[in-house]
Amino acid sequence: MPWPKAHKQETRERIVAAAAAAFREGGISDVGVAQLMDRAGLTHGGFYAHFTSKDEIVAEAFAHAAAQTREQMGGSHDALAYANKYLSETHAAHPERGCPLAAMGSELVRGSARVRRALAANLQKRLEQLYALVSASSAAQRRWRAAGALACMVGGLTIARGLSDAQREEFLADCRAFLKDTLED
Amino acid sequence: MPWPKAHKQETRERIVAAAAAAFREGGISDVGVAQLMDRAGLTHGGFYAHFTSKDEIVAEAFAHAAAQTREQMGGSHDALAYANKYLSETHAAHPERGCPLAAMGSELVRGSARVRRALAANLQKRLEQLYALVSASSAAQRRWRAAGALACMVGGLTIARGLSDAQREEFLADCRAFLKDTLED
DNA sequence: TGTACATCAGTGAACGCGCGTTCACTGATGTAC
DNA sequence: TGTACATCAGTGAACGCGCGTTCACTGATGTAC
Repeated sequence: MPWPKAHKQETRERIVAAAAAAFREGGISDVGVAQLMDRAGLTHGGFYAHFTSKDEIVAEAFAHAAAQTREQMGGSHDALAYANKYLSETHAAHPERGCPLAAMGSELVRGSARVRRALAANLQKRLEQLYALVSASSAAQRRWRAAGALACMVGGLTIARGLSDAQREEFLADCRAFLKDTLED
Repeated sequence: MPWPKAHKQETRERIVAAAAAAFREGGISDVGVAQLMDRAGLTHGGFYAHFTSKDEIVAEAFAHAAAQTREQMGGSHDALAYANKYLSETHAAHPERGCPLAAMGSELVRGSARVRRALAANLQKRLEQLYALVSASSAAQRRWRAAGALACMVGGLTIARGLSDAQREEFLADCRAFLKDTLED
C-alpha cells in the first residue's frame, strides 16, 4: 500500500468541496471539470480517477452543499431565526458557501435522475429541519408552514441576488417581514 | 424596399418567442444559438442579422417571457387565485410557457448587466401586479406580502419541478395552503 | 539502517465535438420602365 | 402587363475555442530484504 489509505479519500473530498463552491458560484453548466480541479489544486486529468463523469460530481457536490447548509442553519432556535439567517445580506453575498437550492436551483431541477434523487432526499431533510422549528396548531399547518417558508426563502434569496444593492436590501427585508408576520402567532 | 417592411420585425419576434421557450425549457447555457434558430424555423447563420450576441437575446427572451407570464396571471381576481394558478400542476409541467424566474432564476441572477436590468425591471412590474391584489392592513404589510408571496411562488415552483410526481403534488399543495393561510384574513 | 522495488495518485497532451461568431453567397422580393 | 434590376433576409461553410473524456506517463510513496 504505497500511499496512506486515507489519502485518496481526502483528495476526493477536497474535489467535492471545491466543486460545491464552484458550482454554486458559477453555475453547473458554466463551470468545467478543469476549473473545479484547478480550484482543488489539481490538474484536470486526475478527475476521472475519482469520478466517472461530471454528472456524478454534480450530484455529490449538491449533496455536500446541502449538508453544509443544513449544518449552518442547524443552530437556529426557531423558524424565524432560521429565516432571518437564510434571508440575510451575508447569505446573499456568498452563494459559494450558501444554500445550493438558491444558488443553482433552476439548473438542478433539469438534472439527471441521480441529481434529482439527491435533490429530493436533501429537500426532505431540510423540510424536517424546518418542521421541527415552526409552531402551528395542527400537523397539517406545521407541514405547509415548513414547505411555504422554505419556498419563500429559496425564491427570495434567488431573486434578491439578481437585484442592485438597494433593491436587494429592501427585498430581503420584505421577505423577512413576511415570514415574521406569517410564522409568529 | 424589396421586402415588406414589417417582415424582418416579425422574424425577429419569432426568434425571441422561440428563444423564450427554449431557454425556459433547457436553460440558458445549455441552449445554443443553433437550437433556438432551428426552433424558430431558421438556420443559425441568420441570427446575427437580428442580434449582436447571445447575451442580447437572453435579455430580450427573458423580458418576453416575463411579459407573457404577467399577462397570463393578469386575469386573477385576488392574490390567492393568482398564487393557486402559479403553483398549479399545469404551470409546473410547462416551464417553456411559464414564469422565467422559476424556470431559469439561478442562471439569470448571474447574467450580464443587461440581463440583470431586465430582471429588476420585470420584477418591479410583477411586484406591482401582486401589490394591487393582496389585502393588508398597512402599506408596509401590503408591500411585504407582495414580495413574500412572489418569493414563495418562485421558490415553490422551482423546487416542485425537481421532485417526483407524488412529492411534487404534495409540495405544491402545501405551498398553496401556506399562502392561503397567510394571505386570507 | 539503507537500497531496490512495486504501487498507484496525479500529470498533461490529445481526442472528437459543439459552441458563439463571421462572412461570401443565394434567391425571394418590390420597384422602375 | 412583362421584364430587368437592386435590395437584403436568410443560408451554410468555416473560424478558433473550450468542453468532457481518455490514456500513456511520471514520480512520490510504503514495503521487502
